[in-house]
Amino acid sequence: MNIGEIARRAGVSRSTVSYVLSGKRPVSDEVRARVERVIEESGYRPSATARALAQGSTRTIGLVIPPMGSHLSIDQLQFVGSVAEAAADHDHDVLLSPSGRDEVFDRMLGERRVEGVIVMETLLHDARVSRLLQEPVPFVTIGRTGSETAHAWVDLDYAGLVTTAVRRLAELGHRRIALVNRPQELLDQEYGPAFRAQDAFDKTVAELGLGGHLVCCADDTRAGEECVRRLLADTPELTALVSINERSLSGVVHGLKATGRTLPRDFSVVAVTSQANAQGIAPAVAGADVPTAEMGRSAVEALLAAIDDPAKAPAQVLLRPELIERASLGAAPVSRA
Amino acid sequence: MNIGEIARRAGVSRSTVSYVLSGKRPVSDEVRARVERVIEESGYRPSATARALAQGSTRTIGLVIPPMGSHLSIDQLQFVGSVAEAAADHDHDVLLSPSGRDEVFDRMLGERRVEGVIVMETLLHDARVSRLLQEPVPFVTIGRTGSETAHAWVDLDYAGLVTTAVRRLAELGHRRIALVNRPQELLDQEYGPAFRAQDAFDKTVAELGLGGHLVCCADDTRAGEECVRRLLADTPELTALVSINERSLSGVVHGLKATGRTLPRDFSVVAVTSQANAQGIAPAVAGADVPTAEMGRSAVEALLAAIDDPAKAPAQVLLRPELIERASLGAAPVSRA
DNA sequence: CTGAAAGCGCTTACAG
DNA sequence: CTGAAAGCGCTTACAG
Repeated sequence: MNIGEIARRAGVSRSTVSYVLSGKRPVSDEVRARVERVIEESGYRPSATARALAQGSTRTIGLVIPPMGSHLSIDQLQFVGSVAEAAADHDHDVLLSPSGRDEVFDRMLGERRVEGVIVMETLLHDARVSRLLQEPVPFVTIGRTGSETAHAWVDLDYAGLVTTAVRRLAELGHRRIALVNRPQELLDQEYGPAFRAQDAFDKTVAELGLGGHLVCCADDTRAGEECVRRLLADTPELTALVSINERSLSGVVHGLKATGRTLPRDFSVVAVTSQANAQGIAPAVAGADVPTAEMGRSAVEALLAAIDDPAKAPAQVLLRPELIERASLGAAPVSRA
Repeated sequence: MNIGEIARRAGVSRSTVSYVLSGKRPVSDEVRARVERVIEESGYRPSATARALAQGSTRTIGLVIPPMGSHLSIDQLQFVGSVAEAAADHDHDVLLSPSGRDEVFDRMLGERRVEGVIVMETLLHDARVSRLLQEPVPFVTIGRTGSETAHAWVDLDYAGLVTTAVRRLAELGHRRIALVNRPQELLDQEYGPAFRAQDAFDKTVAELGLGGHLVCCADDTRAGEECVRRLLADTPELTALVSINERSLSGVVHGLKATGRTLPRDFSVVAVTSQANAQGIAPAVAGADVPTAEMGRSAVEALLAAIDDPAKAPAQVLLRPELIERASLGAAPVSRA
């Protein structure tokens, strides 16, 4: 079943069928009704491939997902879903490209399967971005790169979030605070969030004259427990911590409980993580909820804007969700303050 | 830059350029070299859209991902990645369709963007599958449906895994065992894994004359803790549990520790979860590692086989990873056995 | 071994 | 308001 067959059955030309479908040209009510009936009866849908070829647009965007086996989180799958949904809202489809599979990346770009690309988990120095900067295709990164060349990005303001969290803890009387960061290897790779969180933590702690303790932690529960045990052994006076490591968070909280701390009476925890994760831990963890849906939507909209008008200044969106106070956050213990 | 321009520059016909690219017809060494040089110099890549139209094949498969905000797990993102990688190994791309977005699903199928579809998180009665059964497009479900009509699927043998786990615990002397299942709402929706695990648990426990305790648990850490507390309050003689709920697992283990149990001396835990999750908990949890990569690969291969020969009997792959003994598993405590 | 031409299924300027 | 025709960029039978 194709447009020619519909035209024949309705007794009109193929162009008329096309215009009935697209609405780009007025069609008399009578003809329109006839064509629509035939389409209805036959269940005809135009071929996306043929349309893409004729129009020169695939209405598809590429999404470069992190390589397998690396630091995948629930947030990231949520993000993938939200990109697909936001794209659907704009009548676009999403094609997946696993990072590290250069053939797929090459095919998406070289063979013009996509109109633009979203890159997840961008590093400060990112080979994929270097590659994209040489191509004519618009793209948006999740996370900023160190690239001087301006390009569109959407990022969470880790520096701002960490600063706010430390300030709030200081207001509550906490004087010795730790930062639980992502794994050391990510810092080594210059992963932006780990990098900027650490920097902001150092500065804020210094500015407020607090005792600050940095620790990197692997992305799992067990590492969270160990990390807390080590921290408390080294610095028993610690009364609060800020975590940007969502996968170790429940381990961190359990580690605190295991060493006899009751939250928030003896110890406070503030984290950057998804709302579901923060509330899925007992006690519920205060902090900034990572707005995955909003990030997905912003990225898609920034990309579509760039596709629409490549000359326009690239959108750069820095999201900074507010700090939500939940049961894990309280005043510093009087005895220790 | 298109095939005509390459042909002109190389002084050959467009068909010759096409045959140099596809290798479907012999081309003299001299002509081939000339064409290849021009292609090389110009960086020409054929348009995927034009090729798809001419060949009648998009070389793209659709992946229907679970709706957002529902029970997403790390395993599932891994699975998405492994589908993309397996597809890439067979020169196919992956188009995403968020469940619940019927327009996207309709577009994928109706507008023939994809050659076939993989459906994640299938329910026993699944609207998406009913829809697919009426379409001519091949598809593979992850998880079996209750449909009598045969279709291709890939599933984990939850029944077998639970049975094996219970038997092993019985061998080790455990007499009262609990099953920590997925949330009640999934059972109500007739989610296959939850359903079959429960059924197998009931049967095996009865067969071995053990005391069996069923409990549904929400998909988070806090729920795991509460669930264990409730279980132990009701049945203090419990010495082991089997969990198929990966997201609550660390809470379950911490709950056990919080009630004074030392694993595996006082209590044993066996779980079906990803290897990373099992090993990211202290002590490492024994059980069957969900083989996400293998499931993704099997699904892609089953789908490509169905696309290749729709008449062939659909592949039905039941995976049953072996039970791995880790630190959480041991003999029943003597005092209680 | 190579080329001229038809065809894939659409869209859209051009004409009336 | 409608149609005939060219064109999107490939592939592939047909001919030589």
